[in-house]
Amino acid sequence: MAYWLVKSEPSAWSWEQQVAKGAKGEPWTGVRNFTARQNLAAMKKGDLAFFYHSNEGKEIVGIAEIIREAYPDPTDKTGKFVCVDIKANKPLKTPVTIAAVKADERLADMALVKYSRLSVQPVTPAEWKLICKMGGL
DNA sequence: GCCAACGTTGGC
DNA sequence: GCCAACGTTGGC
Repeated sequence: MAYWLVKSEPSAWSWEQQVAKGAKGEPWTGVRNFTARQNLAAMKKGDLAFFYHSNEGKEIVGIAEIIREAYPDPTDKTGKFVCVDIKANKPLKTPVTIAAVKADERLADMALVKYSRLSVQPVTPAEWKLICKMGGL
């Protein structure tokens, strides 16, 4: 099982909206970047992903679960990109901010820090563990 | 609201 | 296939 991090501006799609969808989940569409696409395509059912709020909040707020593996993104007319379905798994007790991630040298190599514009990123097991701990889980 | 970083596009 | 121009993202 792999770990991921997905980003969304809360004004476009927020964790609260994701939670409201419950177990049925929601397609994670709109990715138009090839690196992010590769990551989406590599996701397996049951994988977990941190849900990060960019711009507003700038913090990891919860954990989502992949419930459907990559298929063509219905919002992409060119047919080049894919999406997955995700559902909210559980919230972090305490959101982990980008500032907190940057302040911890063990997280200095995180894609969130190094490739801040990448909207779908892999997370290592060590990073996953540490952030869960920081988030109070 | 600014600006740096960087991915994508298109002309040559 | 290179590279300049352009657009977008996202932290500050």
